[in-house]
Amino acid sequence: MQAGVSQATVSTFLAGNTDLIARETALRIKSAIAELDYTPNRSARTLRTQRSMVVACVVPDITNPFYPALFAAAQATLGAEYDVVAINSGGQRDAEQAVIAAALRGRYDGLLGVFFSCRASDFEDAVKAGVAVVRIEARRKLSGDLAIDDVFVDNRRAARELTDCLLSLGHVRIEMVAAAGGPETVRVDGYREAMQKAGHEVVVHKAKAFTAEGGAQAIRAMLEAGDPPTAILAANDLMAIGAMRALGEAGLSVPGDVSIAGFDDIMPAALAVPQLSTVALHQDELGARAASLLLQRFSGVADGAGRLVEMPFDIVHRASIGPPRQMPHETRIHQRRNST
Amino acid sequence: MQAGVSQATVSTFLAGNTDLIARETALRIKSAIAELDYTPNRSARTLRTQRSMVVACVVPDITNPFYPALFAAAQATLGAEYDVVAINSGGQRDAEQAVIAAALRGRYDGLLGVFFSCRASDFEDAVKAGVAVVRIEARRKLSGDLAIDDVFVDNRRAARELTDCLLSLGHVRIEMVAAAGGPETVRVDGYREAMQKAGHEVVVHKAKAFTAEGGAQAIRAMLEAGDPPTAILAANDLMAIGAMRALGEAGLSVPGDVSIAGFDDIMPAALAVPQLSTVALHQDELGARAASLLLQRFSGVADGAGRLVEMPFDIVHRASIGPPRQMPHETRIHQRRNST
DNA sequence: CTGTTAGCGCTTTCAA
DNA sequence: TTGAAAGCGCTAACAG
Repeated sequence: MQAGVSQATVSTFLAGNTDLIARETALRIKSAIAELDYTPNRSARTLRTQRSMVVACVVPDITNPFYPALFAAAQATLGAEYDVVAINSGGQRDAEQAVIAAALRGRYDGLLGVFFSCRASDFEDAVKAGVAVVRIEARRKLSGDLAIDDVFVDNRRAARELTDCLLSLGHVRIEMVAAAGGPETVRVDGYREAMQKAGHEVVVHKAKAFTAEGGAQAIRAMLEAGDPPTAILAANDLMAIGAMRALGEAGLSVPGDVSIAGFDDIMPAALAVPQLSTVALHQDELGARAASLLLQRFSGVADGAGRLVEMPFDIVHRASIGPPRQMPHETRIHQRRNST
Repeated sequence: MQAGVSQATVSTFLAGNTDLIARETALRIKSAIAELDYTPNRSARTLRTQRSMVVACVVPDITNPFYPALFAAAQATLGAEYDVVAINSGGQRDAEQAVIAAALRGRYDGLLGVFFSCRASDFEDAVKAGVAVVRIEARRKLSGDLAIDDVFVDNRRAARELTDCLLSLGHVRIEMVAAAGGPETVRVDGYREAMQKAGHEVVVHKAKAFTAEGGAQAIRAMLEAGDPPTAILAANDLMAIGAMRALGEAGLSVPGDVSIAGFDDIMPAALAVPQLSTVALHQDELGARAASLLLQRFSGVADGAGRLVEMPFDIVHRASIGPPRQMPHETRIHQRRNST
């Protein structure tokens, strides 16, 4: 080496074990590194250490505005040393499994993301082989004894509170729009709980997909079927926005004729007219927290059983909801009193 | 090896040089691979071949809805063999340079993306070292003799056509809202050309950023300053949506009082009320095309000087634009005739 | 404190 | 048509 020092010593220096190295030698190495603009070769290091320094961020659909924020935050938290690969799973089981298998083969040191189709047991081999896994979930989940960390938001409670919010405005006929294959079950559960507690009828409209078009179609079908409710709760913001559009096309005003609320607080929710009431899940904080759990696993700070981290949500009250038009005056006043 | 064959032979087999291998041996290798579920080790291969099989997709801001579609398409085109790392540059020069430097050191085989701050010369070392580079641009650009491929959409012409579209509706006072540091220059140029050709006054309002809030602020300032124009052209959709909001808050209707058009055709543009007229740049096709150019470089199919690929745009005519209210009746009829 | 040595798992000559 | 051998650049164990 240029510094008149062996490879191994440089390696020790780079590893930060500076106390094992003579002050003078360290200085010589340092200046040689600066002079040569030396950077250790990643693949050689990976081959030797069996650590790829690559993390896969698995999301169902990166074009859904919910996920880029999550991804960006995770990436920022992991820092420049780690490469973060975004994987579009489409929520498909085979795609999710493929990523897990790749990690098992050493391609990824860690897995972070939203796994709609894989269960804890699917991660078993990878986790036992030392792959760090952090899932982002819609509810508290038991990962058995596997070392899988979960970051979750209590979506059921969020849905309950959002429904309560609508109830407290005086709505009685509140109906939900949901598609299958995502975080909808817990959200529907929360809605159902709140409605049943209040003694009102539970009505869930099935949509084809978690998209604006899915929401719009469901609403059109609902309108054809007859008398619309005074409030609609959509399983996510995209569907809510589609629903708003369909109502507008049918000549109904929001929130005058129908109140609408969604879920996720994605950017278009704030840009919609009227602005959409929703539940903020703070995707950036989810991503950052998940990434920091991953880093703790990498550094060995954490190594026991899986951890469970609950993250807060916020009900975002915006212009798309209001009291029902048909409501008797006295009741409205009554409600006001209750809510103050 | 399990197949009673040497490492080297397996490597030859895997490389696809099947004609160099005895039929029987090939079969034995194949079944051994299947049985062992063998996959060659990436880092060993990378170390040996100096190809990382990783591509960096550089975008200014992955949370801007324009980019995820680009990213996803590029990723899909590159296929599962390549890992695609999304890099948020923030449009910052140092971030862009850091990625280039990393590629030069062998971390990335290829670079694909939108480089707001780096010029062709910044890529020189990397390109000469064999890194494949495909840029996505807003105009035809000369990359000198460097082997840099460009995929571009003629944004200037797009802006001109969009302005013409507004002019043909009868607008005379059309003003633009733009921020600095992005693709705004060519878009402003196109607007200016169209206006000057029509003999109308060119007015450009400066916004702070390419965001909805940036657009809203600029419009508020404009309204305070006095009489608003009958049409506004925003440098991108986010700003246009912000502008729509600001106008709404000021009690002006779109398109009744003011027509608005944007640029990019991001998802929220179609979800806005009224739906936003804009220019579709087809980000998915941009990403796919860029990725395929990259693959051609990788495979050696292409190796000469940089290629220039022009991609089409489409004017998307939606409800946010209409004829100016104050327009004399006869003129409107006249316009109708012209446009038929 | 520092250097020597032995691989990590692959591809690539070159020889048989 | 196949195998032996070298080595990509690094780290970890051990010896000095």
